[in-house]
Amino acid sequence: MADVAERAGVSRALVSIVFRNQPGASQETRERVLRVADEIGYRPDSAARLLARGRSRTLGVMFTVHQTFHTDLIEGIYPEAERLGYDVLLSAAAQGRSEEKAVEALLGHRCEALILLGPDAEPAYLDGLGQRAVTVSVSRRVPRARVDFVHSAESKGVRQAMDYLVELGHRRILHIDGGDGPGSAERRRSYRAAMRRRGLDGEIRVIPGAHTEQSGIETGRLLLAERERGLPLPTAVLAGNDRCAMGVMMAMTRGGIEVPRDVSVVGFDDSHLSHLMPVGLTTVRQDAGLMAEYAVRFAVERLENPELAPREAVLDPKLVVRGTTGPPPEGDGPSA
Amino acid sequence: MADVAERAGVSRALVSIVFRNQPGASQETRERVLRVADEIGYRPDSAARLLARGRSRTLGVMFTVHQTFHTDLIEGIYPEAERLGYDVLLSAAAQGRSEEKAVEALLGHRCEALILLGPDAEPAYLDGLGQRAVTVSVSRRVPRARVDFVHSAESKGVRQAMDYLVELGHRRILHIDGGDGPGSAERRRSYRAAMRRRGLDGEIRVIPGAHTEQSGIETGRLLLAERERGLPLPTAVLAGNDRCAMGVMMAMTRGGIEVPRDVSVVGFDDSHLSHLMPVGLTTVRQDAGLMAEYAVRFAVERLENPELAPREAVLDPKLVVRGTTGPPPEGDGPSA
DNA sequence: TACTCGCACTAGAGCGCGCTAGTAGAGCGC
DNA sequence: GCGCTCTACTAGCGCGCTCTAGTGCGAGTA
Repeated sequence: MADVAERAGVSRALVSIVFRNQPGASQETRERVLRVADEIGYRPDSAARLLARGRSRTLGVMFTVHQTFHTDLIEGIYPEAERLGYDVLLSAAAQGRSEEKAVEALLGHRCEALILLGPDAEPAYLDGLGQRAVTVSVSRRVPRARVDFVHSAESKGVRQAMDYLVELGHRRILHIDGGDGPGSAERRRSYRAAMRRRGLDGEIRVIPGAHTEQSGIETGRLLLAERERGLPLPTAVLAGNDRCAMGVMMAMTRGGIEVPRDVSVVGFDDSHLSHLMPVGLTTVRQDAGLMAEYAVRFAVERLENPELAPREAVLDPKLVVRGTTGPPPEGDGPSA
Repeated sequence: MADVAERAGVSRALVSIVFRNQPGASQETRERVLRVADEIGYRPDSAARLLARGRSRTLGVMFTVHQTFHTDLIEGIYPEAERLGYDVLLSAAAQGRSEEKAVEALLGHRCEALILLGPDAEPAYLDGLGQRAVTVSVSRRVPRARVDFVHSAESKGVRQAMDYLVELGHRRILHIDGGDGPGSAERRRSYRAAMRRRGLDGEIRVIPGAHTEQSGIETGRLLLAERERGLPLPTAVLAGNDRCAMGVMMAMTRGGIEVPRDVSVVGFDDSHLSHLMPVGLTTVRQDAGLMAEYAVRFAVERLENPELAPREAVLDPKLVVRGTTGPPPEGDGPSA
């Protein structure tokens, strides 16, 4: 920077003004400074800038590698952040890299706000984060924490899916839940409520699971084993999310169960994965772009007005019917 | 930091020593400093640290959102970087966010090295990056650039897949290429060579594509249209990568073509996606963990010894046979 | 002429650390 | 007693930038 200043025959302060696009420099000088900078390959050092400014204007995004829905969200976060003049830093949680580690990294880089995609951490920890930085939780609700919250109206989505299945004639509808994954508790509750509302109390069955393919695969194997022992299959499976739906389909198909002929499968998320199955996955769509937009806006608005109380955005999901659902097999219909 | 020093009754320098885990402080003092820091919630500011140290010890990773293989790589990058004492910053290219933008962000944060996952940029640009920072390109080879390079022996992988298909009896083997995506040129060449070697010159057919599901879907539609017009289907498809394989399977299955009964499909990558299909995808496995390890090691070693010439690691891929391949349909076999 | 005002620009402190050069004191041999 | 070394610690500069409080100057006004 000093080099640029010297070569352009101005002070360092003026170079700073030019690079920050602030008033206080003539057009002529601006051009000269920029030209010189370009010549010697100068670019502002964001670390020093950050240090001096006291503000980083950086949003930290924590996501989980392999959660396809998260990449959908990330794609939406960048443009909105850029529009509002913020930088984005990504940090992934993965096998061997805990969420906390990922978050610490973001905090260490002085992110002003944290956007956590489907955090699995405990409410107390999240509340603690909320004290230290503006925090937005996407998909996971954290009651009584100083944290903004963006999610879908899980219950509405589940209800749509259940109504659709029941009207197709399904009665033995199984739910693989997402364990303590984001949104799972609500989805589980809504499944139970829908079953009861339809007078299917006796058919309620929840298999503990997770938001992974593995969990779907395990459930699929369980069902195959049950069939061996002569137990009836469910006619429909409501999976905790798309990945889980994939897993259960894979296991069942390998065991000779055909989807949707023998069993219908419904996912949740509408991650880009769902379009890609040879037979598109029927699923409950969450609008990733819109969720991302809300998350960024919540963060930025709280940053620029710290008095603001944490807010909550609840978006309406929508059932998308594709190829993995159909009427139940003969003899398993409503007439049975 | 000054607060910590004061409260612990030591100088700032000593706090610095403790946090850098350097010799020069007694055990007793260390504990006291750490305890005090914990109490008042102090954490070192990586921006200031970076600025003072002159070195950031940070690796910047550029990846493409939705490229499932990239997330496999990222998962491998973190532990290796941590082991070597380096920080990792992620920056995604996406719809509306070019690779260059993603890279500039990393550079602006003073990443010392860039690890580019399957960059699509031009060789000249990459060479330019190579001058500015230690750069490692994963999957894409950049001849005559000051860039390290980690990739698979594409030709070996393609050869294995082709040998396997031909031995199953396939002759009409179609290749959907990856356009100018990483590794595509070599895969295309190897496909052609393998066909010729097997005396199948007349059957060579390359459909221009890309490393996306969309490209597979389009090819699938093309094939369906051809079948309408009475043209024979290929008996096997060698896709540019797993995502493309997914796409072509999806389109064909919807059009009533069954995999592998009517057409066999082989992918490339063995991204975690491939296990998840109801019928596992036969594919050429690239060892993401090992590739990640090499990429990080190359970067760090060049960082610590700048004299080092750029190197190249070529890893052996391996055909993984799953459920999407089988013998060609009756009448299309070798006897035909 | 004397003044105010606005514009283009500058001096210099300070952001939170790392690091070099140094000091104080304890322990040791002679 | 002296000088020596070793450990535990400190003072203070500098990293590359931003920002506040200025300076100097020409144009406009009384």
